[in-house]
Formats: sequence, structure tokens, C-alpha cells
Amino acid sequence: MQIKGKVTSFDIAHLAGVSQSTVSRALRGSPLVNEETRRRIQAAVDELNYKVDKNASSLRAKHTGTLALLLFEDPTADESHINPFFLSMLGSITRASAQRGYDLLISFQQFSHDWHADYADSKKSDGIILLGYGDYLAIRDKLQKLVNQGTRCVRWGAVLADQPDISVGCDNLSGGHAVTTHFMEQGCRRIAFLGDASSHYPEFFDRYRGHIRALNDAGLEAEPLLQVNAESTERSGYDALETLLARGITFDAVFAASDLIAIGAMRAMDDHGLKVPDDVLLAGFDDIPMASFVNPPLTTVLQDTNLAGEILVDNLLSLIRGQPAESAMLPAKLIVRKSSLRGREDKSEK
Amino acid sequence: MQIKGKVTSFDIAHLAGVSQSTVSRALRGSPLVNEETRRRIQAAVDELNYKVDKNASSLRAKHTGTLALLLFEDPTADESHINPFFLSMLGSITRASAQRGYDLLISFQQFSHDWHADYADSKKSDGIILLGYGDYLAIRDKLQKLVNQGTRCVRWGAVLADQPDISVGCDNLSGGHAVTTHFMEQGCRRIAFLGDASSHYPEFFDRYRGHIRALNDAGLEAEPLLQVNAESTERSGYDALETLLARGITFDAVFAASDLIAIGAMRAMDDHGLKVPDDVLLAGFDDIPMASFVNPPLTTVLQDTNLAGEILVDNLLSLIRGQPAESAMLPAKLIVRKSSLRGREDKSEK
DNA sequence: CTGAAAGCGCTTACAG
DNA sequence: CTGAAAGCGCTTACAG
Repeated sequence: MQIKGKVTSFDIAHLAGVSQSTVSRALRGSPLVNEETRRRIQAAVDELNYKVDKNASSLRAKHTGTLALLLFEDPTADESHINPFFLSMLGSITRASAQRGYDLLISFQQFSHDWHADYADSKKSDGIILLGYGDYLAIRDKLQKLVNQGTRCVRWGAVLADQPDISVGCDNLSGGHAVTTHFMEQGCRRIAFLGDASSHYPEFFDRYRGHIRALNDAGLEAEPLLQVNAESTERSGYDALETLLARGITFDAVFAASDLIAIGAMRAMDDHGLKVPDDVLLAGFDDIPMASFVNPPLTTVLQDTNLAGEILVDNLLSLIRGQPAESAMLPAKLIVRKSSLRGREDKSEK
Repeated sequence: MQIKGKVTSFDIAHLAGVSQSTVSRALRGSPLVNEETRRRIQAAVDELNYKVDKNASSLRAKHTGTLALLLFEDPTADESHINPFFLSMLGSITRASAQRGYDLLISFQQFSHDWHADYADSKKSDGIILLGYGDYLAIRDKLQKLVNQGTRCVRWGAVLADQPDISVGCDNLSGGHAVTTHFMEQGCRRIAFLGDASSHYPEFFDRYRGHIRALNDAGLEAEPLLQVNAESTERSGYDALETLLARGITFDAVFAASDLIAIGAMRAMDDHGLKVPDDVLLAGFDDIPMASFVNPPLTTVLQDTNLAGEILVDNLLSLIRGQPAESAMLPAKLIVRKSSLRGREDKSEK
């Protein structure tokens, strides 16, 4: 066991009685190495507990074998809790990267701050994954610049016609359509929408458009007063519902653009003596783990985060290999739970 | 704007009319650089959009400015969801690292597999943080080896007398004591414990010992049949409660060693017609976000994950700087919610 | 199949 | 305060 100094490929070469080049070849799995030689080298590696220096190999080979994940946090969100939906995405991206032999570097960024995506420029990673909601229009130029300077990057978010980058998102429009259609099947006619509805927040906007389309399909008109802006936090959902109440307008269902908003709205209704689903039906979006635990369990739209993580990583790897990659839209699946069911006969869980 | 070839410190030097060494010095914030020179260099850096190559600087300087987080996942856990408590720790560790200027490399490992902590050996990181529960005795030797070979590492988990490494954990014993004392104040005498109680799982064991100690303090004896093994998953909690039921033993409260176990037990009780808290009181441990959303809200023990993340990172940085670091025990705080309150007068949330 | 040699882009004594 | 030079530990043509 070597004690002093770092073990390098020269030490291995010496021990195995070959040149350092051959050690390097053997360790990288080159076919140009004799089996017997390879075995001797491996034995030396094991004996000295040698590990290839990642920095040296990355510097020389010009790729790092690591991916960077930039997670944008909403500065207004509770410091201690990250949006559970993104946490779930983070988990699936980490897993997908590992399966494909890549390390994952993680960075949190404030969306509002002057964030830097220099993980590729500084050669810390071969490419980056952008995750988090925020004002899309505010980052569009930055995205454009990133792509222009050759940075490989993929983004989680709405798939738009003119976007400069590759993105993977769920079919928010269909999801929104499904929720509102479901509400109407339950007899609702005055459905409130809690969430921003502008091109600044394309995901929410698509959900809103699906909602409107469903209304129109049923011959109903949208009522502007039934839409209240909200960002994806409980606090914001709580406030949005109070705003809705303050408008003095009647509503028989609430479609929250995210589960967090829905949970906040649920609290607000509780505080104001409104019962879900007896007085008002409620649905969210995302199917975060909490959604099935709130009381009553929350109807929502499932986005397959496992699949999303894999597609995101695979797309990024394609880009890195110089292969083409395409933006992708994942299916959105309505999950009906008690919060949106009128009939009280169904009181049994599960 | 330079198009072809990578921008290096030589390009900056050329543009700024100084030597490459000076560029390097200026960029590392050396005091040995004239202010005017520094400004010229900065201008060149901005103009060419230069970024220091991390691999080259790490190779040369022998430190990487990144920390590695090894997250052990229980292989039996649901593939799609990471234990929420660890997710919360992950968030706080990521934040703490970023605040101190370190990047964070994340890796998931199966505890049962032959995991490798070679993130330091291969120079990808300056040190590693170990996170996740699992059979402590099974990893003890590996830990010892890591420490022996000079790898800087800190671990989240029970602080034990003879551990080879530095760890940060919460005061599980006091936490367990507080839960059981609280149960007894509510009039309970036959308190079941769901979770492993052996030195293989020191955290659960300490919670169990706190539980026993509280019983003894009240002059009660422990009843072995009231303890059922369980690992930290909902599934396992569900099964453990059914095992308890199958024993045909009476109990008036259930102390689950983790919130996930408690939530599983809650489901099982629901399926068997037992009402919480009317028939049985229930408490968990961890205070994961879901705990306050289940019905009824779950009494639990809060571990301050924000603080934990900071101490873990600070300890690791001390080790990296060659300074001494000490294992630390964080306070455990009982959070009482409806699931453990006998009185039904308190029906109002919050 | 193997070796000698160049070089990736920095940091840091060393000398002024 | 600045520059010339060595060298971190690899990978990869190039030549055999």
C-alpha cells in the first residue's frame, strides 16, 4: 500500500511493467490491449487502489462525463421547502443520469437574480438541464444566447413554437381540458381558475387555455372574473382564493394551476367555511405526493416525472454526441379523487 | 466575439497586454495585482466571455471546489419516490454548499449493492457527505477504510461512541422519550413501537430506547410484543401494523419510528376500522411535509434539516481545510397534532 | 499490440 | 507588482 504521494498511472505502469500509455488504454477499455497485459494492469490498479484522476482526464479528453442541473427556485417560496414537484423531477433526473454513467452537478438559482449557466463554459459539465418555473419571456434571450454559443442544454417546460432550445414538457392543454371537462360532468358551470394566464408562464397559460377550450366545447363562455393570478405556492393559492371571494362572484368549482395552489386554496376555503367537495369542487395539477394525503384527497393531473427525467437526459446526451434531439410533449393524466366528486355515496378511500 | 477555438487565459493575457500568470492571479483574486491591471483583465474577460477551465485549475491546484453527496436509497422503496425526509436534507445541503461557494455532485446508491465512494479518490470532489439509513454495522468497515485512506467525509446519522467518522444526527433518544411521555400524558399505557430496534439501525434504536426510558420513568415495563420491526416506508408501516393486530395484543397508541411508517400504519388502521385518534393515538418521526396534511394531522418529531445541512457542510469544509471537526447532535422537537390528542373538543385546524 | 512524446489549460514557486 | 517556466495527470495521435 502506497502511503506517500498520489498514485498515478505511472505507478501502475511501473508495477505492471508496461508503459503509462498502455495503462491509460487499458483503463479506458481500448481494444488495442492484450488480455494478459490488461489483467496485469488491473491487478496493479487493485493493489494500489488507483483511481483515474477525473480532472486530468477531463482536461485532456475535453469532456467531463457530468451533467449539470440548474434548479430555479422561486424566491418567494418558503426557504426550507423546494416545490415537491421539482424535487420529484430532481430525483428522476439524478437516477437517469446515473443509469447512463453520468455524474450530476446540482445548482440552485434564484430566478430573479442574474443567474449564470456557466457550468458548461467552465467545463464542469458537458451540458445542462434547466428546471423550474418562472417568467419565460424574461429568460428567452438568455436561452437564445446559451444555444448560440454552443452550450448544450435542455429545459423542462412548455413546448413552444418559436423556442430557441429543446424542451420537454407535459401536454398542459389536454390536462387543463380534462380537468374542466370533468368538472362539467359533475354538473359544474362556474369554474374558477387560480394561476397566471399569460405567455410569461406558458405552462399555466396552456392549462388555462385547455380550461377555456373545454368550456367553449360545451358552449360556455369564459368569465374573466373567475380567473385569479397565482404562482405555485400554497401562500399564493390561499391569497388567490380570498381574492376570488372578495370579488363576490359565485363559483361551483376551483381549478388550481398546481397542487400547491390547490392546497392553499383548500386551506382558505376551510377558513371561510366552504366545504370541499360539498360546496365547491377542487382540482390541482402535478400530482405531488401530498395530493393524495390532503383531506379530502385532491383530484389532479399526473405528469410522469420518471419518464420526463429520462427523456430530458437522453435528449441532452444526444445533443452532447452531436446527434439531433427533439422537444417532446408528455401525456397528462387526470387523476380523480374525492375533492372533485359531487356524490357523497363514495366515502370509501382507495 | 471569438468563434473558433476555446478562449484561454492566454487570449485574455494577449488582449489585456499582460502575461498569462498575471491573468491567473487577477482571476483568483490575488492581492498582488495592480488595480488598473485587474480592470484591464476583467474587461478582456468580459469581452471574450472567458471562463476559467475548472478541470485545469483543479488538476493544478489539487482541489476541486465541489462536494459529493452520496444518497443511499432503500432498494425496497418505491422507485419513483425518494424518502421525503432525505429530499429535504438534500435541499438544505445543496443550499448550504452553494452559499459556501461549493458545487455539489449528487449520486444515488443502493445501500445493499457494493457502493463506491470514490468521488474523492478520483478527484471529482474534495470530500463527501453520506446520507441515508441502512444497516450501520454493514457499512462500518467501509467507513473505517474511507477515513483511514484520508477521504474527508461526514455522515448524517446517529452519533455513536465508537464511530470512525464524523456524523451529525438528531437527538433521537430525547425525541423518542418526548413522544412516549406525551402519549402517557394523554392517558396511554400500552404503546406500540413500529420500527427496527437493534444496533443495525442506530437511529431507530435510539428512538426506541427513548421510548423505553420514558416508560420506565413512569414505572412501566416494556412489553416486547408491542414492538414490531419496520423500515422507513409506508408499505412497511402498513405491514407492521397488521403484524401487531395479528398478535392479538391490545394497544392504545402507536409510536412509529418515522412518518412514512406512521402514514402506512394510519392506512392500515383505517382499513381495519380503527380510528385515529379516537381509538388509537398515533405519532411519527421526521416531520416530513406530508405529516401535516394527512387526516388527522400527524404528531411527530421535527429534525431541523436546514441546520443539519449547514452543520454537515461546515464540518466537511473544516475537514477539508485540515481543521478539527466534531460530531454533533441536533435537538429533536415534538410537534403535537391531532393524531395524538384524545380530547375531541379541539376540532379546529390551526 | 505497445511506447515515446506532445499537450490539454491552468497555478504557483522563483526571480526580478 | 509582473513574467518565464515548470508541472498537475492524464489522452491520443504518431511511429513502430
